[in-house]
Amino acid sequence: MARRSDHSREELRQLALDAARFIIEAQGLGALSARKVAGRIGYTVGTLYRVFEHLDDLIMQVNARTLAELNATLGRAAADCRDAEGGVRALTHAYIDFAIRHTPRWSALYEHGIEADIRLPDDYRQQIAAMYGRLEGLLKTVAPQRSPADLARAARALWGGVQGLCMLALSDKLDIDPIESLPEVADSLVGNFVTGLRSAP
Amino acid sequence: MARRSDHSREELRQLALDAARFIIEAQGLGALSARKVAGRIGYTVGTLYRVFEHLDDLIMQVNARTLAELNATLGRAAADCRDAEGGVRALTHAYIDFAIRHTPRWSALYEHGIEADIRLPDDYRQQIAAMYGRLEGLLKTVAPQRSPADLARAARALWGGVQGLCMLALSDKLDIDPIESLPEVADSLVGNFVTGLRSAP
DNA sequence: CAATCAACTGAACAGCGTTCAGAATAATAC
DNA sequence: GTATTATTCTGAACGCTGTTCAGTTGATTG
Repeated sequence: MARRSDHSREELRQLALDAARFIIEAQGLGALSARKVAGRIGYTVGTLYRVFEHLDDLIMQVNARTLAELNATLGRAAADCRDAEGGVRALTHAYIDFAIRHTPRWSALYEHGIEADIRLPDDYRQQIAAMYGRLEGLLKTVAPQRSPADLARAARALWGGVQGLCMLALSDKLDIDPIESLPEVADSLVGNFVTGLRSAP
Repeated sequence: MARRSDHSREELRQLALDAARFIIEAQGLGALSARKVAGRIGYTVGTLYRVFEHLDDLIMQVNARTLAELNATLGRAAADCRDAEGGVRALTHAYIDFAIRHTPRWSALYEHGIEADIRLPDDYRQQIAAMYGRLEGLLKTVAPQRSPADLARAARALWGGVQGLCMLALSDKLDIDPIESLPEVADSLVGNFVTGLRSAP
């Protein structure tokens, strides 16, 4: 029963991405399989491979969506803040909150392709750049005496730091109770870092 | 040809761990399989399962070894340093160096079991605790006015930060040239953080 | 209505983790 | 020295995986 026009290719793509998102959120990236995704949207594996080149493509696209969602969340968090340091803290807490509430999907961002020499898609890179851009803006307000190069480094340092903290905490490698202490530890990171950044260049 | 005493169980374990280490280092964690490990040491899969409960066990034990090696490297790096802040920097650079030179094995530390509720083995936890302990000691010298709880948080914050930086950089998500800029970005993290930590409690 | 074309299926392939009956060998008993 | 027991080890089997592709099916065109 070849249902040629039940769904356009784009609709199919969206259906598959929704299904994959659901499976990852419910059972983790490890439980994702082409057959499960296909079955969930009422098609068979072969069809999936007309829409995605590999399963890695599909995962990448789910990740790009997750990143966009995360970015939007961070945007909202940064919106209602008076001072810049508060903004940085708000970003951090929003990130941690997202990682805790959507752990499987969040960790899929990092579990996948850590060492494969896969070139990241452009929208993926744009999402990443947007994050750094936002953070750089806040840090510039915090420490206006710093050079742009300094601020770029600082944004990456801080963001990598927060991400690493979440990762260690949620895989139980921080040697502390993850959920409870994570915000405190993150505050230590952000607080000390921002203080340091404000000091003489 | 059941070669009952060609190798003791412990010898078999070591052989398998060596083989697994080799495969991971050469082709990454994703390329590891029970059959490959078994083949490489001249046995068949079944035998492997008399020595390891799951393949996850094997990976965990490879990781524990990697962690021990990393720890030893860090110990050597921290040894020849006059001031404490230099020690922290040396630790950081040694960590980064290890991550770059042994990327597949290093990333296996984090690729594996990020969200499985696997209880980490005791020696694994001890290695982690040792790392934090060393760092706490240095930070105490840097900022003696800080409370032990503060220093514990700070050690975890900084270490998580460095790890996150390496992870983002080596998976090309730092939005900069990874290998070249990584030490600079890490210096930004450590420098600013330490400066902040030294400020009034 | 017939021919064409694209969508879709589902079987196939090689490989995966894991299990376990049975073969092979070592250790022990007589 | 042989028989018995205990252990090690094999290799086939199970159900799963990503991926491919010949062949079927439905829609579109002439």
